[in-house]
Amino acid sequence: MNLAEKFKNIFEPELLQLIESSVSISTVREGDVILEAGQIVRIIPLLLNGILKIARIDDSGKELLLYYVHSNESCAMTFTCCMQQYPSEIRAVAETDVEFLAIPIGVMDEWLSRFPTWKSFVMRTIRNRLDELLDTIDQLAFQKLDERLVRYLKEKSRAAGSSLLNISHEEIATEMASSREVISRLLKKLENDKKLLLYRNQIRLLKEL
Amino acid sequence: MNLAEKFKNIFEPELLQLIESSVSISTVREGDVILEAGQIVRIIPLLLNGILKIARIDDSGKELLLYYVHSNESCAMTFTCCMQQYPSEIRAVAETDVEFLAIPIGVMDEWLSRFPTWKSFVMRTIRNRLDELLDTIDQLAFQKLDERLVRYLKEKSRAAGSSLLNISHEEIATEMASSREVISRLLKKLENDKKLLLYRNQIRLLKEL
DNA sequence: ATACAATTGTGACCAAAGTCACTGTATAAT
DNA sequence: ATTATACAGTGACTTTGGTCACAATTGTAT
Repeated sequence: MNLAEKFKNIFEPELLQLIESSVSISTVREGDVILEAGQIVRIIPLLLNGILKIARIDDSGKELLLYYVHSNESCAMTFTCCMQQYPSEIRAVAETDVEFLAIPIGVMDEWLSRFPTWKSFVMRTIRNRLDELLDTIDQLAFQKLDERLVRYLKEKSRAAGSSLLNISHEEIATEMASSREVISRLLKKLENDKKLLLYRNQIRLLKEL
Repeated sequence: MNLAEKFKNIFEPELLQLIESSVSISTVREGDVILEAGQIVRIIPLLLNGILKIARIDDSGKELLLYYVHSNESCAMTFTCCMQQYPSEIRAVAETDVEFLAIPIGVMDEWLSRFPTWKSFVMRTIRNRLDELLDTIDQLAFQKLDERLVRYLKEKSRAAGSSLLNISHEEIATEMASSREVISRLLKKLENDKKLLLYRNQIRLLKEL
């Protein structure tokens, strides 16, 4: 699908043309790091396909999954970071192979005033990401690990578009800032409750979850 | 101090004039709720003086302090909420008596395109609040309660502009989504370590904290 | 087929935090 | 001055989650 087709309901024609003529398409492989914590943000990624994983990294290197960026979406952090050339507070990793438009940060400011559809897109994106961060805060503050795990699995399944997840307990523990043994135990409990099936490096979510 | 004086370094003259001629000043008392969770956002508060407390409320009514809004600042949530007339996800309470400009949400969109200084102000505000939310997430995910408590006390002191805090253990527990007994014990430990002094409804922070 | 590495399962133990129950203690109300 | 009330202190216990140690299992490489 071409660009104009893909974004015709999101951006006005003039902006679409400008994007097509001036913005380059980048491709990265699954596992590639798009943006490392502490780096200066140089481009705004606008996803054509694939999934980006956005995570927080603490001083000791521990990780916490924040949210996924899907096709036709972008990342709120980069919007606001780039306006003031601030370093990023997060890490962006390709969860699958990803194709994206690398919008140079310089045009951001001008487009915001010039194109109402860009302005709407930016504000909508920020709002959605803010909501997701609040949701993450809710979970950390008010929910227990077993509930967080269930949500994590459902979210992962939604992102992957499949009820079969290719992931190890260790990876889950890392993304949830927990420990492998605890995750293994909680997963085993969910399996006993007939909510899912466990395999090596794979988890099948059942409808009861 | 008049408006023009207060914001002359933030907003351009034309915008300042528009604000002065069209925006009403509201006053609320300490403890008043400006915005309840679930309510539709009708105005953007731009603080003239005083402090607003922004907190998350979970389904069971439990609270978690997110951040404070100080003089000359505004709240990122309302910016993005108002663009789409979404209900708020948070509660805003006056921590002190507060005077603020109640900017009608209708002008937000137009000003964003029309006034570069407004656009900068909005983006800067959003960025700062995003950072604070990430910080909150860090603390919840990676820090223990005693470290969180120290930060909470320092932040409260900064907001109040005093090393003497007028607050009960119960209130602290509520704002940190913890329990009174645990907070009392941690405070007692800090007192034993000569980091602070405890009184009824008051805490004196010492320089060693 | 055998050896190796990565993954998962589990028991025992520990630390952090929440809960329950009850005792003091300071302040406010009468 | 006496009572009532909100606040603070504390021991005992429970739950949750993290850590350690090691066994069992599965998949991969030679």
